[in-house]
Amino acid sequence: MYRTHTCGELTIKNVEERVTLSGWVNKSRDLGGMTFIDLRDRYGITQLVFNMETNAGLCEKARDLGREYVIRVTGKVAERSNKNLKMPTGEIEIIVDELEILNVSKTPPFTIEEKTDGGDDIRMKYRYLDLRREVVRRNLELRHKMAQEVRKYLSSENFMEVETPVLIKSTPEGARDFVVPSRMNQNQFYALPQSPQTFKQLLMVAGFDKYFQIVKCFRDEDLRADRQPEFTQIDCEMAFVERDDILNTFEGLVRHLFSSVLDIEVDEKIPRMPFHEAMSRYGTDKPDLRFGMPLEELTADVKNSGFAVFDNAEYVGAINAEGCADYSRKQLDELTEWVKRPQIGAMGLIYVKCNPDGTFKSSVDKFFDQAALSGWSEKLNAKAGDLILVMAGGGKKTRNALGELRLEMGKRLGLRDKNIYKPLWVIDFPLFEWDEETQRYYAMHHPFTSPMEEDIAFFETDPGKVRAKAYDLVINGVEIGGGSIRIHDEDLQKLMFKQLGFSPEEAQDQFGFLMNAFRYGAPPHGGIAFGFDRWVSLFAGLDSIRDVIAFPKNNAGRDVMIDSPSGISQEQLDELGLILKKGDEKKK
RNA sequence: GGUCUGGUAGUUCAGCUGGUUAGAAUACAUGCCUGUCACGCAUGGGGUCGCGGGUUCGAGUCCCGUCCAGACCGCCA
Repeated sequence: MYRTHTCGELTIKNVEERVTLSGWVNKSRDLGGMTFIDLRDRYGITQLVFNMETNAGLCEKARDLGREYVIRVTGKVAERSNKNLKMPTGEIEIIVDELEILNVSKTPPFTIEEKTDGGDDIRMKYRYLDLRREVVRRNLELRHKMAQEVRKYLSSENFMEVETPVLIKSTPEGARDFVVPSRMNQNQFYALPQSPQTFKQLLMVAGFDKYFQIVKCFRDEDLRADRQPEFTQIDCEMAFVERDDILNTFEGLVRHLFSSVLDIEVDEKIPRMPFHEAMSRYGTDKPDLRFGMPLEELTADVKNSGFAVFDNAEYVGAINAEGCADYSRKQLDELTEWVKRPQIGAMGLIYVKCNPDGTFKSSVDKFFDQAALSGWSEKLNAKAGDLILVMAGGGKKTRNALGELRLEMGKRLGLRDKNIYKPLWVIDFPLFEWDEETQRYYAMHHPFTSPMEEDIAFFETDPGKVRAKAYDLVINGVEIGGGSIRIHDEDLQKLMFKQLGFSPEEAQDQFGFLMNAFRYGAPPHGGIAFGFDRWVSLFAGLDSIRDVIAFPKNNAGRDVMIDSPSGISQEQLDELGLILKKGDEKKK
């Protein structure tokens, strides 16, 4: 038998018991006459003792154990004379009388400790060692727990988990597809799903009126801290529902996860904010509501002052950074540089200090008198000691930049507490989004999203004005999920494809299977999908989803541990009928 | 496609305006040590300063290119 107990469960109650443990040597402390070994497994750490006086041979053997050796020991549980109350098993130790080395280990390239000495690079290369660390393991335990609670809750609500295929069909809209060549159908390709969208809609046509799936999705786009090429969604769909049915149902899931995983009760109803309000008040479609500091528009208030920047601006807006009037020239310059970075792209930053004595000091004193500045401060609810930050320029870009500045000031002022959670539904998204580059409209959500009936009139005349029955769940400024009521009518779906520039033939070719299905009694339906990795990392208080994925990919989409992607043999290429681009042969 | 930051011992980093034998901590090895738990003490080994080129009497340091890693913009229906 390899073990009678794990390394995390023995306590003072087990004293005098004879036990067998197996695990990894976490650390050894050789004091000469006696040697202590910290034995580690998934469940914890238990101290082993070897004594030169009572068992010299075994003690000598224990001295030779290296870090990460795998051993099995048998011995008696004893109460420690020096207890370590920092660890759960710290009151006991094992007086070992049998020791077997199950496997030796090379010295690991970094220390397997909470505060490891290893950087990201080396830890990813040896991810299996990194996963031995308690902090990393705990993230995956949280992930497991959340997946379990999702299944538990949705199953109790009559949702049924159905697996959908991974080898599917490429479609031109949306993100780039990962593509898989077919050996049996030369020159043809499968695509990996960006989401099981069309399949879950077909399941609704099939009458599975409540579906969910915890499912891998794939997008061949550049990575970020919160974006991996393969990621996991909690994908859900319901039939015979309207928007509010969906929001209410999944508000229940949100509540359940907060309660069962974090022990946080979400009391009040999750607030709902229209898209246009989110954009005008927070400069983003995913506002962080842990703090206020809303954007206020000053465009009309600042015209005709002679200050060209304002006079020529399509939009002038401001935020109020409370208590920041004491910012030094250096700090303000630094903030200005911050907003001028290419990532933000603002032209500049204007400030108004609300002095303690009730006067105002601004960077545009030449153009605006105290009365004007006082007017701004009223609009922004600024009081003595506050700092108003103003930006001007194009409407969309400036709101966006102000939104970024708001987040940055929120961070600097410590208003973005990781232990506080503010969920929000953003609703009433536009159906279409204009793309400057290709000079056409794209579906903002996806082409299956239902427009609001009252807006269908604008379909041809003013597509930008059409609102969708779409919604996002945002928590603390992180987009956790999104969905919509779908189109279930063939004619409306055809109109949608037409509006998106598909010819009837293209639409039939790419989505004919869905439109055909709509002819056979498709029920009204809608759904939502949650980014599971993001949700776990949010609950774990982490900024990167890599920390909650067992084997993540790096910035360039590479797995540095298994070294993929990689070339394939000429035989494989021949079988698939693929020819490598010239010059790339060496990459094999 | 772009912007920024970094690459020096197994690992994490320091190394200033170019200057003589490239350091620290930790890890590792050896020895000592009977209550450690970040054990302690002593000794020791360990470097293609990412790679290529250039400037210079002289480059870890400056310049150009390139590769790798990370953050972000574009992109992500």
